[in-house]
Amino acid sequence: MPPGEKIKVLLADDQTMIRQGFGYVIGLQADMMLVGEAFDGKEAVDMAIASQPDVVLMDIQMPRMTGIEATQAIMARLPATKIVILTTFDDQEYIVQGIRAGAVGYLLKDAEVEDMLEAVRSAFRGEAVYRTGLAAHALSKVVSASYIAPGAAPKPLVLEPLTEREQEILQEMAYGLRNDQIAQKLVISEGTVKSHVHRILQKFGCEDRTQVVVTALRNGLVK
Amino acid sequence: MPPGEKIKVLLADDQTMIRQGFGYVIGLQADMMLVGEAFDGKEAVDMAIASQPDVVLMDIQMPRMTGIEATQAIMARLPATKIVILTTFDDQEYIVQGIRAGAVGYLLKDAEVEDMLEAVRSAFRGEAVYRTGLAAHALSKVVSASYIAPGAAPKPLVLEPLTEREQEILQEMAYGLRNDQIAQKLVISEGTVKSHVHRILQKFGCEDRTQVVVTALRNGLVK
DNA sequence: CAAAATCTCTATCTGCAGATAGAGATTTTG
DNA sequence: CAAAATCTCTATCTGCAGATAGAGATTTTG
Repeated sequence: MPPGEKIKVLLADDQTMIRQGFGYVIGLQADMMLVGEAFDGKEAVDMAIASQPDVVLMDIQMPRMTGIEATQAIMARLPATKIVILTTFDDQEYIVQGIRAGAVGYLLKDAEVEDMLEAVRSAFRGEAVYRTGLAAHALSKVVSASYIAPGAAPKPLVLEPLTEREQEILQEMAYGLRNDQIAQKLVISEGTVKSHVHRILQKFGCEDRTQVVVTALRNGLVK
Repeated sequence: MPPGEKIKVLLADDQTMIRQGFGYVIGLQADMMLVGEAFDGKEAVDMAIASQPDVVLMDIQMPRMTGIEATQAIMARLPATKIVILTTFDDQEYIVQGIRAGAVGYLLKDAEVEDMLEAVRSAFRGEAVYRTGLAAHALSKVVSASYIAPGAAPKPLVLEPLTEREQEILQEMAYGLRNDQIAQKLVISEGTVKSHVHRILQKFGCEDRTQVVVTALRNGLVK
């Protein structure tokens, strides 16, 4: 990547630790530059408009204006901005809201640094980011486990976003329901459930529902 | 249960909150009596020998002597004692050690009071206790979900203990492996894997591997 | 040491899961 | 408003999962 084409990253988080930690690492990257550090949602919006970042790492819980609101505000003005929600294990309920507000995905705050960096690059490339920190280790096992074939590279942990219906069906799968039970519960045909399940498997890059459910549970994508 | 045949319970935990909370409730039960409250492992052993409890609720993280060591010491002297490990979400790695040391199962500290009481009664009846607090809610969904049939009572969350091999296979299942992959990994035949899986399904009272894996993950029975 | 538990294996059978290949209806988005 | 995405459905086919019923070998336990 030639100079001058660095990925412009804005970091919005009220925790100094996170800002300094992630911010420092971003500054070290050859292909990234930190264009601002905001400590609340309001400031994040102002800085985004001023610096026009490619990617924003956006905390949810912030003073004055939440990350959700800031995401909406930024998307309204700068729709090309890729916003990645930063969450803790506890506020996963806001992830859906964040994505509805226009975020491309989320990242757990205890993510490994390399995960964070790859999330930024994925977001920049226009891919959705559903990547965790906590479960990254467990997940890499699942992934490698399902790809024992020699030479197979570990699959990137990036998903196409699920549609609402797919999310619903994924949740039922994670309750241990069979396809026919899901069909009954959602009042659709079993064939339709199979269609959705098929798409979900594809998006997860998994071979069967057990792998999907494991991945979803370990990544907090379902209750 | 006639008077004089109350379940004698010993409570060992260094947290006063837990001792007082659980201890108080145990004292209220018609079929239980609290024969002691220990605040560390050493005291737990001494009090167990003195009061010969039927059931011990044993914390893992305690001063002077850990719950694991105390469990071993008590089992060596009073092998009929039923010891239930008390854990937090964080020290689940010790559960296996506790069970190897002779505990009949475990209970998460944030368990509902009724769960705790039923754990004590289950343990007293000689049943293994693999019951959580945290995941009880999610699990009850799984259980009820797999038992939509009208009139079906929700299954008690008590498992026969898994053998070592079954635990190993459960772990592989939770990594998303198919039966033939597990067979390859453990160097046994696929048929043998199916035998173990069948037993695991029976012990969990589940209908398929997805339900088992969901239950195991939500209850911290696997990594 | 004998009994019980555990681990292993074989073999057959049914059924659900998932792949594949559309295609129409509805909703969302530019 | 037109295009794209989403949700729904049908239908067929293969294969793995799991049930069932043993049974021998080994290890653990009283």
